[in-house]
Amino acid sequence: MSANSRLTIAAHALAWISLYQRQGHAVATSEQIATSANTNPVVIRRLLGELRRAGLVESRRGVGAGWSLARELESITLLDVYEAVEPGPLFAMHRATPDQGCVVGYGIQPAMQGIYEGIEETLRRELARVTLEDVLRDILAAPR
Amino acid sequence: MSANSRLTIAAHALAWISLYQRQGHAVATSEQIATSANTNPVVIRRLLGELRRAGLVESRRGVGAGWSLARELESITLLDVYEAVEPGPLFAMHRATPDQGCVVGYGIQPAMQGIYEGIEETLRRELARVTLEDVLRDILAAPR
DNA sequence: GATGGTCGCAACATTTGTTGTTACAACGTG
DNA sequence: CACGTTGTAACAACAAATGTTGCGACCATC
Repeated sequence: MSANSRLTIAAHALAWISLYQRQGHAVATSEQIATSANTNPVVIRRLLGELRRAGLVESRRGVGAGWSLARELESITLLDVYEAVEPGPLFAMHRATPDQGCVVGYGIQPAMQGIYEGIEETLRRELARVTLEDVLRDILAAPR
Repeated sequence: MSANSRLTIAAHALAWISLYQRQGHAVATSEQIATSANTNPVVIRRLLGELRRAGLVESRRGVGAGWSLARELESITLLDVYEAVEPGPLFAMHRATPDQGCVVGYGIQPAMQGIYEGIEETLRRELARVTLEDVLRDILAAPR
């Protein structure tokens, strides 16, 4: 499975912005967030851009520009972030179409599709149960 | 997320072997399975090798060699296959360690780890509810 | 014991997706 | 206008899955 850290980094960015705002700042820059996440500012801008399209954050340009939350942290769930940031389905079908002349090759894709849909629905329900406020609380609860 | 078809192909192989055995044959070759799945025999041998290590199938060598089921299809769940075939966790952490001097950078990994573990446990429970017998039934139920 | 078909496995190529980097235009505050 | 930041494209680097080739190991059959 492709090691995919997009959800982790996106959650990191949201928590960081929120904490920074609670300290009285209006906006956070991609530079600051990238330093905390130990990555490149462009990576952060790309991810936050997707979150903006999903209506989770806002950005301002010009001098003194940066990112701010568009919604309360409590109202944002991991599912919101996941859907904004993860493109495809969890499990993939065959790369090349299986032999349609074979009973198994013919029936396998609809069969697995149905099964996978149910499983992904459960995953989504689970992700929807965790808010970013929960995440931030867990972050702050880490033992020093 | 990296489009990952290992679980799909492994389920395909198991269903194919079982159906072939039900038609009176003792063993199935990687060549035959590869033709049905439209892939390379070595890919099938690699996957089935992992299933053999997990005790789900057996292989015989020499002339007239091939693969057979080590357990009833009803007793094999998608979780068995998933664990045999998928190496890593579903979600990854940061590629580079985040800034440990930052509150968020310090607490994010334990926080997400805990959350992810719960979610993966749910996923496993869901996978365990589906047997390969269910999969084969769905395959045969595909409308002609 | 020779033959031939199949697995086991290593090595490498190909493909796909993510992440990192550089560069620069667009923007808007001061 | 000057400056700092976003927006985005283009490309490099990296990683993982998949595909391919080659060949030794094995063993039923003759």
